[in-house]
Amino acid sequence: MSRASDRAYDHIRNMILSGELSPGEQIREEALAELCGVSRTPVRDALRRLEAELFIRRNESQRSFVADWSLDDLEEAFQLRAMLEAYAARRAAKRISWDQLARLRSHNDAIHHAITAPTPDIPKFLDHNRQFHAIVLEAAGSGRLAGMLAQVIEQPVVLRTAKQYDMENLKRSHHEHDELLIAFDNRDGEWAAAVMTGHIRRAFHVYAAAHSGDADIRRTDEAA
Amino acid sequence: MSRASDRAYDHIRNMILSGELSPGEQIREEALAELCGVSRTPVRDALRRLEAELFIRRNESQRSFVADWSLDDLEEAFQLRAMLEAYAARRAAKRISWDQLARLRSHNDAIHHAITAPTPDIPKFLDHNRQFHAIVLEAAGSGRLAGMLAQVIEQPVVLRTAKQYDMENLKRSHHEHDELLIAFDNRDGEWAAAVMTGHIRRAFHVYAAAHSGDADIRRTDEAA
DNA sequence: TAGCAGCTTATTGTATACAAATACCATTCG
DNA sequence: CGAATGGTATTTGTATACAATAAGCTGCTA
Repeated sequence: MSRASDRAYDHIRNMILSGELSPGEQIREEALAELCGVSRTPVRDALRRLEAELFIRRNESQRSFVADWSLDDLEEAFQLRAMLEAYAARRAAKRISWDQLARLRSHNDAIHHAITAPTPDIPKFLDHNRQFHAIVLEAAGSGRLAGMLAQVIEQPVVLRTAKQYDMENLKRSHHEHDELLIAFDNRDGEWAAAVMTGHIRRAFHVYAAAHSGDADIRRTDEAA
Repeated sequence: MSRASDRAYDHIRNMILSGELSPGEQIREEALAELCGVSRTPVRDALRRLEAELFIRRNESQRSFVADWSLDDLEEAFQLRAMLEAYAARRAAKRISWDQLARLRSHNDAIHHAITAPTPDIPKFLDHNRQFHAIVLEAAGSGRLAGMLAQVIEQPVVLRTAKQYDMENLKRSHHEHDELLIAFDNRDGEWAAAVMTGHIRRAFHVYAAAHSGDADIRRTDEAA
């Protein structure tokens, strides 16, 4: 899309992801226009896009708010994601090219290096992990599916969860990718789907455990 | 949303569904603005929405075209729809209220009357069928899921397929709804999901059969 | 005649002014 | 004191003019 409306989109999206705009906070077109250095017109464009991607919700009288996600919303997103990514893996197993397989291997190797380094490089892990899943989606060859997955993956809350991984889970993640590659090698869609389902569901429970830990700490603080 | 942009949205959507705008045809904002009797601003809003709903696609230089759907696209849409509606049915089985169950029964009774009348009332069937599925979705209680399903159901091609049903399939459809109700009565999510999967997949094959018939006719015509 | 340069036209993108709708607040009435 | 009512401020919606960009054409050149 065009320059100004792209800038507005990126700017607002980053403000949401960074927490500069808080969940539930009302946002006004004119204020955003000033922050982005453009007029309201491209801001409105950007807001429409962000609304479609569920970063923003609008109330009955068209006022915009930063979306806030409940725990139920989060579990729902993970369930949908598990289902959709499993479906993607099933399709990918039948369609993946040699080149795509090689790229998957390359990214998973990079993940291995990132997490076995003396100081684990989490941003590098996240980046290669993202690209790994993007290639599976590319191999699935369904634009509609890709669009739907974007909706459940690119959510603020889901994005933040990746940082909850500890070393044990980073290794497990790498291993699951490896198993997925073997399933792909054997063109076994059901196996690939099963591996992917477990992969995503474990990610959810990692987050859920981390979150309940937070709750415990909070309760402890209150008790102290 | 607002009056003018709603009018533009409905108008353009209807033009696409009615075939007044042909698949693949380029559409220009100004021309649509005149047709809808509004300025380009609300038309642009409407186009953004229709693009998100895959009624319209845009090329690399932002020109808009009426989306055209290949057979592969259609099968892909049906597969996704089957998966998502099965998921909706599974969730609904655990959450559905007595009131919602009663409404489902009522709509399925209306379907029964529509198809057993001396002259089957297909529009009535389609309307109650739509409401039946809407209630299942409502019972599933997932806004995100609802949004995704809208994307794969409200497509021009998919909408037209419903009219391919013959009497035999209308009766089967009614019977499957009935079975779904029993699964709901028993709060059996897996059963509900299985029934719904079959329900949607049969819809696809009804369409596919009708379409291959068309192809045969076309080939016969060419041969003649 | 194929292909390219530059101009012309068509189309979309952006800014701005104004209109419409909604929320907010104060005031009044029961 | 609470609820309803009205007016004012705030926010979004729409129209329009203009800017930027892409497409298409014309005529030139090899």
